[in-house]
Amino acid sequence: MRIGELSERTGTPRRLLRYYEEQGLIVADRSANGYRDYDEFFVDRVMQIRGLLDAGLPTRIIRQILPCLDKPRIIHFPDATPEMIATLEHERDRMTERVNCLIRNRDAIAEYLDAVRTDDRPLESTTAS
Amino acid sequence: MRIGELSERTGTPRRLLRYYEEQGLIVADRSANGYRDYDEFFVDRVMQIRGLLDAGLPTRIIRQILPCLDKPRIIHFPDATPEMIATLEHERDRMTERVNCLIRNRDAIAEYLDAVRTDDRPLESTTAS
DNA sequence: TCGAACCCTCACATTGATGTGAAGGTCAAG
DNA sequence: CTTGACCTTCACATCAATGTGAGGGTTCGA
Repeated sequence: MRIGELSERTGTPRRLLRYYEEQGLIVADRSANGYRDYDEFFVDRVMQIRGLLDAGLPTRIIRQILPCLDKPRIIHFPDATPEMIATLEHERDRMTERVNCLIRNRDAIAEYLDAVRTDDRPLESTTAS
Repeated sequence: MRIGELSERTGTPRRLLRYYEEQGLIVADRSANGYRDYDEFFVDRVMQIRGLLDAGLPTRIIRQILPCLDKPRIIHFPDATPEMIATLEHERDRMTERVNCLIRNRDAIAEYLDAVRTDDRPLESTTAS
């Protein structure tokens, strides 16, 4: 598929798809005329990238961890340098911290919403009746 | 405490503490000479802010949700407009998505690390012996 | 063959979170 | 009373992610 379709299917501006490529997050084939040609696979990949970006990871880190997340893992063993391992462990831990922080605050929001709702209901029904 | 101590205790540059104030995330008292004067409470608050920023939330959103997360919740009921509720619900759901994305990818990293480690061990012991 | 709808690269603009430093006030210790 | 370590505001700089548009090529249908 070409960039327009990938853009629509992932809800990502073309500009950003080119940017992700420039950052080394995706590598697109080119057809004869120079147009980018994406495999079906990139729909998921782009969503994954966007999710990680949205969760606060910079492209630099995403570029490092993406190759380790592919399914046929056998290929990726050789390039596992000690520094890479250390980086991954560090990022894994940072992600866990992020998760905890998000859960804590999300639950607080949820709790607040519950409290507001159960408190508002009588008022609402008063107004409604 | 003054800004220097808060900065050290939270690992946050003074510049950013002033920035968070400018963004309405924290409101500091002023002592007679104009210096910012922070309560003990702000140590936790700043950590919370940093965690949320690190998790990808912009200050604009953090400013909206912070007031709902304070303990004496009774005070905050009145200002719960329908739009605010909708915003909070939306953010709560976005945070859940972020959590899921982070967990998915973190677990993939962890799995990769496990795989690499169990595969490397024999080689390491060979080199070590 | 022309126009619409794609695609390309290049480049400058913006926004949010930060870094950095200037110019100056406060205060405690020497 | 001066020096050093704080603090103040203001302003300009940077970086990453993103917006926007110019200038130009490709493809396809009318």
